[in-house]
Amino acid sequence: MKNESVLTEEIQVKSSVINDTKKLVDSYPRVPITVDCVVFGFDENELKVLLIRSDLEIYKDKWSLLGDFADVAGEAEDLDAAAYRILKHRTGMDDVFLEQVKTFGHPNRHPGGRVITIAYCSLLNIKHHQLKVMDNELHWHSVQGLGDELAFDHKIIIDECYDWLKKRILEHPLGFNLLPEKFSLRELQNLYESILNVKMDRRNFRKKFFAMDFLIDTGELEGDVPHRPGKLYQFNFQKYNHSKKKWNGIDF
Amino acid sequence: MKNESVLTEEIQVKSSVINDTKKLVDSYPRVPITVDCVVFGFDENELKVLLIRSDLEIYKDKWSLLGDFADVAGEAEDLDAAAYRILKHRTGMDDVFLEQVKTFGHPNRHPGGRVITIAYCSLLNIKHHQLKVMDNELHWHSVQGLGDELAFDHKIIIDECYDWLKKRILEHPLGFNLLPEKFSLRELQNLYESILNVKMDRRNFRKKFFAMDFLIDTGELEGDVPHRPGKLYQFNFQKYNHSKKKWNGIDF
DNA sequence: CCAAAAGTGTTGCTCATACACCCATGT
DNA sequence: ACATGGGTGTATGAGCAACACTTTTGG
Repeated sequence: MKNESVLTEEIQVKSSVINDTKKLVDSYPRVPITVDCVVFGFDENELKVLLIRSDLEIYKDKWSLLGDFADVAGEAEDLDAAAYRILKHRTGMDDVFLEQVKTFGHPNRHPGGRVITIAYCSLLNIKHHQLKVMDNELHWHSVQGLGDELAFDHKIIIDECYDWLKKRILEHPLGFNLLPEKFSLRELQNLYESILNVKMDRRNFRKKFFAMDFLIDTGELEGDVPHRPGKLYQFNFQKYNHSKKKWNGIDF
Repeated sequence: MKNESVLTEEIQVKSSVINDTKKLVDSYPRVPITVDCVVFGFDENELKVLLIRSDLEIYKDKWSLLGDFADVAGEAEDLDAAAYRILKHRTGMDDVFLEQVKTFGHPNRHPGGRVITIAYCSLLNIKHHQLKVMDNELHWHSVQGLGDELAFDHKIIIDECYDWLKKRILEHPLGFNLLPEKFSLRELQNLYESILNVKMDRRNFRKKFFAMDFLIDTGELEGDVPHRPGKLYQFNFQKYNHSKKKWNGIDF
C-alpha cells in the first residue's frame, strides 16, 4: 500500500497536469456557437417549417430558423439542452423531441463574424402545440417552394434537415405523434404523402400498415365528413416500443 | 436611379448595422472547437480504426482519435477543410474522403475545459495508404473489442461513427475503394463481413453483386493461392456514378 | 340518385434466404 | 489423393406495385 507522501505527490502531479491542459486549451482560438432548431409541422395536409423574423437588422426582411447562442461558457449546458432551451424560449414548447442533424461552420455564414451552428430537427402536429411565445412573428411556412427569403445559410440547413426527415420517416414510423389520438387511415396517408411529397396507392398503404400490426381498431368512426366515414385507429405505442430493435436492426 | 448621396447613406447604414451585428456576436461566450477524424481501415480481413497516443499528459496511457483544434479565428478554415488539414497533419494522407458525422459537446468531455468536437469519418484500405507521419505512435487498433483504453469520450464517438459506417455501406457500395483495382469476390465478401461483423452466404452474395451489374470480369485469375484461383473483377465506377441518383432515391 | 371517399383481393414481379454438389488448383 | 476454396442453381416465401369494383354516408 502506498504511503501518504506518495499519494500527495501523485495528486500534485495530476493537478499540475490538469492546469497545463487547461492552459493548452485556453491558448486556442474560440468561436461562438449557436443552435438552430428546424421544427417541421404538419397541418391541413401540408408540411411546414417554423420560422421567425430574424433578430438581426441586416436580415430584417428575411425569415430565420429558431436559433440562439448556446451557453458554452461554464459547464452549464449540453448541446441537446441548449436546443431544448432555445426551442422553449422561442415558442414555449417543452414537449417536443429534437435530434441533432448536422453542424454548419462555413467561415462567412454569419455576417457578424465566425459563428458555428448546430442544427437540430423536429416534427410535430401544429394543432397539438400552442405557440405560447409570439415574439418575432413566429410563422409556419410551407416547406415546398421555400425560396431565398431566408437569412444566413438557413435555406441550406432546412434542405439538409428535410432530406434527413424524409429518410428518417421511412425508417421509423414517426408519424403517429403527429396525428390525433384516434385517426383514420386517410389522415395517416395524408401525413406520409405530405412529408414525402409523393402520392401513394391507398390499398397498398393500408396493407403495409396493417401488416406492421401497430394499429388498434377503436371500433369508432369519423364524424362530420360529407361521405362514408372511415374507421378510427390508435397507434399501439407499447407494441412498437417493444419491437423497436427490429426496426433499427440490419438483417443482411 | 438613385443618386450618389443616397447610395452613400445606404452603405453607411449597412456598415453600421454590420458593426452592431459584430458587436452582438462578440458579446457571446466562445468555445474552442476540435475536429476528430475516425479513420476506419480494412486489412487482413479485419476492420480497424486509426488511433494515436494522446497529446495530453493526463491521458498518456490512453489512445485517442486523430484530432486537433480547428482554426476558427479568422475566416480561414471551413470545418471540412479543418478535418482534411488535421488528417494530413497527423498521417500525411491527402487522398481520403471524410464525412461529417456528429458533433459532441458534453460540458465535461475535455479535462482542459469546455471543448466542442466535430467528428468526421472515413474508410480506407490500410495497404493503399502509407502513413507518412509517424508521430504519437499512430496505430491501427481492432474495432471489435475496443475497451476503455480511449481518452476523452472517444469510445462513444467511435461507436457512433461505426454505427454510421455500417448503415452507410449498406446504402452505398463504398467498399470498392478499399480493394485492389482487381479483386476477387472472396475479397469483396471478406470486406463486407469485416465491416458489418456478420457472416454471409457466398452464393447469395455473388448473386446480389452480379445483379447490381457494376462488376467487370477482367478475365484474369488470382495467383499465389493454394487452391483453385478465383476470377478477378474491376468495379465499374463510371456506370455506378451514372446511376447514383437511384441509390439515393426514395422509391416509395 | 349523386358525389365522395371507404373498404377490399388478386396477380405478377423482384428479392432475400436456405441449401448441396461439382470443379480447379497446389501440395 | 486430398484439402481448400471457387463456382453454380433451385425452391420457397416475403414484400411491393399495379390495378377496379362495391359500399356507405351526406346532401
